[in-house]
Amino acid sequence: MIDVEGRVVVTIREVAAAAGVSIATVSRALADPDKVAPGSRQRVLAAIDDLGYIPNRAASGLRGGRTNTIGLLVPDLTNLYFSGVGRGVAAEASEHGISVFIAESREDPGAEVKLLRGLVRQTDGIVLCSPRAPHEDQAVVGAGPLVVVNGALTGAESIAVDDLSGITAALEHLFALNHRRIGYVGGPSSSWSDARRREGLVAASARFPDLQVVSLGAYPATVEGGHSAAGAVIAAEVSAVLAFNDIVAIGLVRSVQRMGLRVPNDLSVVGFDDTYLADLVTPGLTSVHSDLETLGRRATQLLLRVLPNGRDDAPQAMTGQLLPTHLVVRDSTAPLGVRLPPRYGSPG
Amino acid sequence: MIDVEGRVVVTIREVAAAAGVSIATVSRALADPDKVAPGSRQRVLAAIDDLGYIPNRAASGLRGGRTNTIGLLVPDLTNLYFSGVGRGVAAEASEHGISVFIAESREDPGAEVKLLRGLVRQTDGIVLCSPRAPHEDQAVVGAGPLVVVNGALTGAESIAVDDLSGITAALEHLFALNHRRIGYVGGPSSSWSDARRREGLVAASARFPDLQVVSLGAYPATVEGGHSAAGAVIAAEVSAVLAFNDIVAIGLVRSVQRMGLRVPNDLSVVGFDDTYLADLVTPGLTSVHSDLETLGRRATQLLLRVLPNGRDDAPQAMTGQLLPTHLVVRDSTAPLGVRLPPRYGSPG
DNA sequence: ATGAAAGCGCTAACAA
DNA sequence: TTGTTAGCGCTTTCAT
Repeated sequence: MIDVEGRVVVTIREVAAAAGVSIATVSRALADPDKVAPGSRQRVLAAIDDLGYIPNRAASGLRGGRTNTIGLLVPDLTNLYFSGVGRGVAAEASEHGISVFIAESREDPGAEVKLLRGLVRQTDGIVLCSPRAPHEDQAVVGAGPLVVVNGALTGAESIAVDDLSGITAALEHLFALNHRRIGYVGGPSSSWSDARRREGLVAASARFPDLQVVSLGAYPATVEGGHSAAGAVIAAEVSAVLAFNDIVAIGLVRSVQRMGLRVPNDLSVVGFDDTYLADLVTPGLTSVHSDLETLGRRATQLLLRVLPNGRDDAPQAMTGQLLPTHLVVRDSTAPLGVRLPPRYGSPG
Repeated sequence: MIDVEGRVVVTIREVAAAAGVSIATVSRALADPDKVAPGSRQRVLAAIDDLGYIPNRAASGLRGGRTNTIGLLVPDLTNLYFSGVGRGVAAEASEHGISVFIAESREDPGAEVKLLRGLVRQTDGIVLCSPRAPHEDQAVVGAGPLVVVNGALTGAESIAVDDLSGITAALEHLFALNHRRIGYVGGPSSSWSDARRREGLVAASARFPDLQVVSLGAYPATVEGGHSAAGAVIAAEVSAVLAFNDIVAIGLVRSVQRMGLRVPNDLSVVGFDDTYLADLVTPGLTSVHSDLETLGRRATQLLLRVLPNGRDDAPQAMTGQLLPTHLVVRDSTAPLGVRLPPRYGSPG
């Protein structure tokens, strides 16, 4: 066969002809080798190898209403959190012969809705990572298998990192270092993880009566977000800060350093996610570790479990899975010691 | 229509029935609105909106031998270079109604070959980013449109960043700062960009007779690679170093700092790519800037140009496109022999 | 301007 | 164990 551009395209028909069998036998030899005679199988495989035949997956799925493709929708490809998850999704899918469509909303809820809508009919299921939009549209959410990472949508499976225990560990660490007034530099207000962490903050406050936790607002999950937060952090007169993620934490550290504070001497800082950035900066950033690749893999497993053949292996309620976290202590946190009168008000 | 899982699937047939036209008219109303009467068009669009119909792209392409999908193959999703390119590819493709399959080789040439092979039949074309394998397999390379980013393959278009001018600018900068013995910490030996940069090194050596350029070997494009290079850098007794990319540069800086050197006072360091990492570390890293998103967009444009309808708009030889670079000077480079005030205290 | 009908590459009954 | 034959959802001639 010759395609539009003049290239040779080997289809199942060519293979069948070369092997001297019908196309059904070729199909079977690939999908269910035990169902064809060893001899035929041999000749089919030889022909495939010979002609360099590669099945067209889109066509394969057509009949069964499958696409053998899943979609992955993330807010920001250049955010290491999402590339970590993406790596897991890609790896797991690849091992199951599934292709992955990638889509990036750029943190734009409107784009997110459009992209999700575009993905739904082209895939067997979707991994929706850290949604920034409500997604009430049942024509989309109810339309196909959907796994939400770091979020919750009625009618969709979900999986997340255990933010609550993560922030608790971070607070306990700071508490043990004698910090009693701690700030939280929040992320995007639409972030589900951010909401979970604020819950953790409240819970911890209840457990440690003499601990003051100060919410310092919502900031973009970027270096600039960290910069913007510096003023509020200093004004709040806290001795330690939890930041929404590593990148915000690092932006914050740079800014307060420029303002004359030393980290960790004057301010302890804890990040989230423990991406490789935490180990890249000076001082190294204490951070709450999450296994992002596993998160991506689990999300994909959750999705694949619903796909293949009928609903034999009951789609058991796995909703609400949580992945453990642990705190990695580096150099950005230190005990609250004897300190000179705060230089807080005087930048420079 | 009801699919395997019991979900409602709206096909072109439902729309046709609802609008009281044939499926051909629905198809036309979408693909070529001028070819249907305004009245029909109205009713079709209303029905589509009403039923929430979304066309199945895989099926659409089937007839014409297209998939409306391109593939993107990168060595490492968590490398900001590739996520930058990926963002450009995703954006450009999305604007053309094209989906993107993502694949990650994890720097493994074997996996790269397999993934490329898997991609070729499922897509209309492929963006192959920074290949680490030779790819002589004509059944793959010749089989479909292929654009190589930072590489060259016979039978494929290619596009790259102008590494040569980039490294030249970096060298001139260091030369102007009176550095006369400069080291180059190379990247993966299979990297095409690395080869281009070494060419630039040789060319510059010819231009500046009193300049010594020392090649310090090949290292993985990771933080660890930078760490490993530290010993060689110090042993080479150079006053300045060019690193394969930002991440290697940063790893190197951390290591030499631990060994007691100050950057830039004792050693000037220049990175490549100017990812946001360069602005994240202390001291800020001088780096050769590339516009990664544009690189991804251009690559995709190159690919799309070959796809749509016959070869009307001649696939003119656009091979060998080069994107400009420019040097962004930060704090990791300083004049040789000038005593700088320790602006950035490394607690060492 | 529109409909009928023939596929696209492949899978999945159904026969043989 | 095999081949034959319907389609999957859609595009695209070819008639009308």
